[in-house]
Parts: sequence; structure tokens; C-alpha cells
Amino acid sequence: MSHVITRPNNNTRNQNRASRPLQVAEAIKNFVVSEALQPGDKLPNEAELIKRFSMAKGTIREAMRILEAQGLVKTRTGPGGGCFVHEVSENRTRALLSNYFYFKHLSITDIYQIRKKLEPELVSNLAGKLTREDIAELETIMEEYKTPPQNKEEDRIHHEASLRFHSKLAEYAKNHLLGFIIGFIAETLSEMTTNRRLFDYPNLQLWREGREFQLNLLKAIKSGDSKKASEIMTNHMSFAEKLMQQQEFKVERRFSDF
Amino acid sequence: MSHVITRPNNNTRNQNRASRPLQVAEAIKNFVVSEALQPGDKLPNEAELIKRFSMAKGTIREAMRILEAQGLVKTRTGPGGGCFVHEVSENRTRALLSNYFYFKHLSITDIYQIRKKLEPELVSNLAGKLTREDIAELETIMEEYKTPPQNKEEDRIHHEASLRFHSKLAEYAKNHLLGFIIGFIAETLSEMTTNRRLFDYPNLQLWREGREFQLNLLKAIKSGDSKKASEIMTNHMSFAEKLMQQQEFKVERRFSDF
DNA sequence: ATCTATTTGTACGTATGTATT
DNA sequence: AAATACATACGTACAAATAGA
Repeated sequence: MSHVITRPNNNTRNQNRASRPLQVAEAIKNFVVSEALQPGDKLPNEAELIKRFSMAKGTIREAMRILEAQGLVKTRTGPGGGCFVHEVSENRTRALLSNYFYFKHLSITDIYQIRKKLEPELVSNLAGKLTREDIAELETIMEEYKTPPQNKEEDRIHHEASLRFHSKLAEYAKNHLLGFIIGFIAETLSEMTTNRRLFDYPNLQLWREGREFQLNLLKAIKSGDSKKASEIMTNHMSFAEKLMQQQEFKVERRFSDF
Repeated sequence: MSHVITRPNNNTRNQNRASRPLQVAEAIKNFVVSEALQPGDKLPNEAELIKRFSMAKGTIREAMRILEAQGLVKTRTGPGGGCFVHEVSENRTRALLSNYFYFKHLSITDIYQIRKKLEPELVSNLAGKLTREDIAELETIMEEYKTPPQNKEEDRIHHEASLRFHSKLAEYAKNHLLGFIIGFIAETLSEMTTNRRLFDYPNLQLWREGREFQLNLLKAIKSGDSKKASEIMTNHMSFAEKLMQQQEFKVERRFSDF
């Protein structure tokens, strides 16, 4: 017997019960699970839900906004429109997670403690597993790194390209949890360092190390040398951490949009 | 000049613009950031927002539901009530993150790859840093572990207590990112294993190892021996992973409630 | 290209619930 | 206990978007 959407009976009075929209949202989530609905599947439409729950239009709509805010559904107007189950996107999840860290404060040390442990692990997994296309994508990013930076602007572009390089590696992770964490960290660093105090002149040492790192890493990955890849990443992480520490980043706090 | 809440002007027509409630929600988030509002600070009330945005009550309310779903605000009724900035709770964030992994699928191997790297790191940080009260809390959890399990039910209780032990350690992390990840994983495992296929009889070997682990770890932490603590955790992780692999867990997929 | 049917989105007035004073 | 100041819920009417004829 499958789960049925109905109005929860609140005979009990005056207690800490959830608001009606929240109740509706939870009921719909249970419905999705019990019916094993997949992304793209259609939920009952507004009119139908109003009937099933015996609640007002506004209440049902607020419930939909809750589910939408969580990224679990998308709605479309028009014929054939309605409310559809939606796979929660990585971007949205990252944004929600940054909201959590808006009031906490992460230091460079905190972030690099994780990076130093996980990124070597990641490249160790990837060694020998990337397709020609994957490699090509990484090489495209490296193109941006080809020449030494001539000015501050190029310095900034290089810095962001280097974080994109790490994000791209994260995308290839078979371990989705590992990939998500590393991707999240790369984005966080990218946001933190957008407004960073740049060196007074382009940093050639940084450029050289970064380029060498990418070249060596790619070579190790191509040749399937896990141990080597891991080592290269470990060394790079130590270098990057030291550099970031020196630069006294101005951490920009903000909420990410969706 | 600070950011001001006003109605976004959508002169443009018929394009992929965000829905009004979403626009309002984003505007309010920007307002919070620009005014540097802190948890507990009050947002303008419904009537006020209706005026400022020149939008209907329902639209404003839907926007509030979005922010509430993200855990960024809480509303209270009554005089002195209204909408208040709220620090996003860890539980809520964990729930949102599990939604993301609802459609991805994490294996025991995936999860333990992270655990094996991060949990030793955590206890290494904690060694010598815990207060008498912290230790006491951990010992309370260990109480549940004191006697060998007599039946399946006790076996289950022990298993959950052991995950709570890890969660508790995560709470003490100074590195909030590290703490969050470990706490999230512990909760995920706890959910995954609620319905696990238990052994036909209480597992004494598991109990013995678990208890020994907790005792030894606590000793190392008390004495401030980071290296020892890390080692003990590493060994325990290997043991736990092997055990989990053997048990062919039935992974229960569901959305977490709030 | 226009109309039509369908479905969500917006607006608003009213009534009710809830917590503080 | 009553008044007050809010949020919550309801129901209707109409606007906007979109697929298909």
C-alpha cells in the first residue's frame, strides 16, 4: 500500500506543530520517496493538491516554494506545466552550504587542513582513469596559464583558472562526496579571494610553481601513477597554503545566489 | 549608501526572470548582508515589506517561506513578533545536503575514503584540547557501551551510540568545516544503517573492538598524544570499513525532515 | 500567426490563530 | 481577562505563460 497524500489531522491543539505549508512540503517529500518518483516526474497540480489536502491555494503554494527553495522541485506554467521532481543541483547545494558558513568563520588553515588530506586522495583515484576528453578539458584551462602574468588583472585570472583546474578535477571524481567537498572548497576559496590584496606586481614565482604543478600532475595522471600524482598534489597544497597565509586575505562574506 | 529594499523593476518582458517571491528573497538576503544584520535582528514586518516591494501579501509570504526553508530566518507571531535573521543550523544544513545525495549514490567505500582521511586528523587536533566536561560527555556515551550486547536491539543501540561518539568528537572541532563534514557523515551512516541487516546474534567481536577503541582513544586524547590518537583512529576506521562492507547494508533512501 | 485551453502566478479582502502586555 | 499586534490561513478573481490546434 503506497503512501497517500492527505491532510494531516491536527486534532491536538496549541502545541509546537509545524506550519501547514511545512506539513504539506514534508508530506509531498514522503510521497516522492514512497512512489520512488524520479527527476522529471510530475506531481499532482495545484488544484489537485488543494483538493487532497483541503487547504487554500496560498498554503499549497507556500509549500511548493519550500520544496523549490530546497531545489527538489521545479514548476512550469502553461499546458503540460505543473510541478516536477528535480534533482538537486550541485550549485544550489553549495550555495545552501555557504549560507551555513556565513556565520561561522573559516580560516585558510581550516580549509587547507581538508584540502591537504583530500585533494591528493582525489588525484590518486583519477590517475589512469581520465579519458582523452577529460584531459583535453584540463589542458584548455591550462592554456590560460601559458604565459607569465603581465599585470594584476592577468594575475587574478590565473588565480581563478587554477581554482577551476581543481574544480574540474573534482567533477571527475567517482566518489561524489569527495568531489562535492573539493568542489565546494574551490568555490569558497574563489569567492574569498576575489577581492584579495594582490601583490604589487605580478607574481612570477607563483605562476611558475602553478604551471609546473599542472604539467607534472597531468603527466602523472596520464601515466597512471597514483602515488606520484598524490605526491605532487601534496607538495602543491603546502605551497599554496603558505602563499595564501602570506597574503592576508580579506574574506568577503556574502550569501550565494541561486 | 546602504542597500535599500525596493521593488525590482521588470520592464523587460517574457524572459527567464526569476519568480517574484525569489526576487524578493534575494533582495532580502542582500539587505541582511549590506546592513550586516546579525542573528536575532528583526526584518521589516509583513505590512512594511508589502509597502516597500509594492507586492501582495501572498508574494511576500512565499518569499519568507523560501528564506525559512533555507534556514536564514525564523518568524514568530504575536506582538514583538515578525521575521528574524537566524543562524543556519547544522541540522538543517545537513538535511539540505542529504537531499543532494538522495539522487547520487554513496557507497560504503566512498564514505570511508573520506572518514579514513579526516577522522584521524580530527582527533589529532583534539588531543590535549578537551575540557573535563567534554570528556565527561564522551564517557556518558561510552556508558551505553559498557556491557556486551545481549540481543539485536542492544546491538543496534550500541551501533548508534558509536556513531554518536564520532558526532560528539566532531562537535568539539575548532575547524568548523572539518566538524561539519564528519558530523554529516556520521549522520548519513546512522541513517543508512538504521535498517541494516543485523547479524543473527549479537556481535561480540564488534563490541569488544569498539569499546577498546573508545577507551584507548580517550586515553590518548587526555594525555595530549596527537600522534597516538590519530593512529588509534586510523586503525579503527579500517576495522569499521571492513565490517560495514561485510554486512551488505541496505541503504535506505529518504529525505531528511527539518 | 492567432486563438484557445490549461496551468501556474499575483492580488487582495477577510477571518482566524497566537503570543505579549 | 482583555486588548493589541502580529502572523497564518482561506477563497476568489484575474494575470501571465505556454503548448497545441
